[in-house]
Amino acid sequence: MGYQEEPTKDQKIWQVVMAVPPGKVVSYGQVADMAGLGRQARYIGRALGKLPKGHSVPWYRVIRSNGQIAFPEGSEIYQEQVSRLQAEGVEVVNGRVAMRRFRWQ
DNA sequence: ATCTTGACTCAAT
DNA sequence: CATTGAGCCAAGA
Repeated sequence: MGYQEEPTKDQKIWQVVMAVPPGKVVSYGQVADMAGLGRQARYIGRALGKLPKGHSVPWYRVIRSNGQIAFPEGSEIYQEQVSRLQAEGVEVVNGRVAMRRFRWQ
């Protein structure tokens, strides 16, 4: 079997997302950057979609660069993201997060 | 192998 | 504010 001592792209992404503190949010693009993936913002969403069942990755703290939730408004997943964010004190108005984004630094 | 999609982003219009 | 186009690239069909 092939060794894979180094974390895979997905694992790096999850690790980066786990480093986002409660009450703060980051954009897909920022996560891509932090994980060393450059402009592969679209890969982030794909990786988060692969999260295993019992994970503890705060996927809901990842939003679009313009502050919007990346799911269709009204969908179940959308609602879950909004309520999880609000539970941490993040203000969400009209599908958009009205709070300063978390910065790596 | 080709074509389409998509939890994206940015600049230009 | 909305639309468009280009850049990016892994999954699916």
